[in-house]
Amino acid sequence: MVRLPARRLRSVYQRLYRSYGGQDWWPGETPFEIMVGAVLTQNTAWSNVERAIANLKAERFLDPRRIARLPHGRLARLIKPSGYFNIKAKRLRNFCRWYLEQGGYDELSRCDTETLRHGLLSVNGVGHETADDMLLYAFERPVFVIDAYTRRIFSRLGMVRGDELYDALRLGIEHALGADTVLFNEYHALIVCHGKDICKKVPRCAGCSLKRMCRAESQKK
DNA sequence: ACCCAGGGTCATA
DNA sequence: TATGACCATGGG
Repeated sequence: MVRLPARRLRSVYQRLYRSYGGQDWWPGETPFEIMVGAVLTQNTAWSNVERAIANLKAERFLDPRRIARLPHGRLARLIKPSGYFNIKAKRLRNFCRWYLEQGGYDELSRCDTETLRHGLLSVNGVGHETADDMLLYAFERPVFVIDAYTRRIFSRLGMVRGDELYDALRLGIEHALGADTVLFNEYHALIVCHGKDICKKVPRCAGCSLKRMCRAESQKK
């Protein structure tokens, strides 16, 4: 596990929150919609995922049973705007079948977080980040999601090397901050929504601080 | 004409 | 354990 400076992690969060405000995440009305979005957004811009979800909603297919029995071609066509539609159609159906086998949301909610993570990861097409997105935003478990921006930003700030294994980094951050679903929710949301912007303001050199990265944003207001 | 986005799997060494 | 190929759309 990686050791991280808890105080620094918190101050970075405070700066981000003061600069950008609450993000009110994840966009999605139900836990199931959130989980579908998590699969569809893999390496894909959210604007494209919105169209795919809108297509599913329009024909009332945003439902595990309906998706599970939908023919491949039909499902692929519906989610086409989100890209990788052939793979994602399979992944969505794999996930929905597993979800139904497990008895649905209420049944899954009874599992402890580790068991639930293990189950999610057993689905072909659900990897670390997707599973953790589901755990945090659909099941409201205190899980810190690691994405490419998280590595980039924390490594530029000199807190990590950036090439640590996924769980090593996740556990390091969770240990430093302490289990806190609301905090993890907001932290990851800020990083994802503004990661591009933040990276522009954080130079590649080591030892830089976050002051510069939020100055432009504060002055705008 | 590029580049990238809220990744994951599979084959290979 | 660690790389590389592959998947595919839409916006800048």
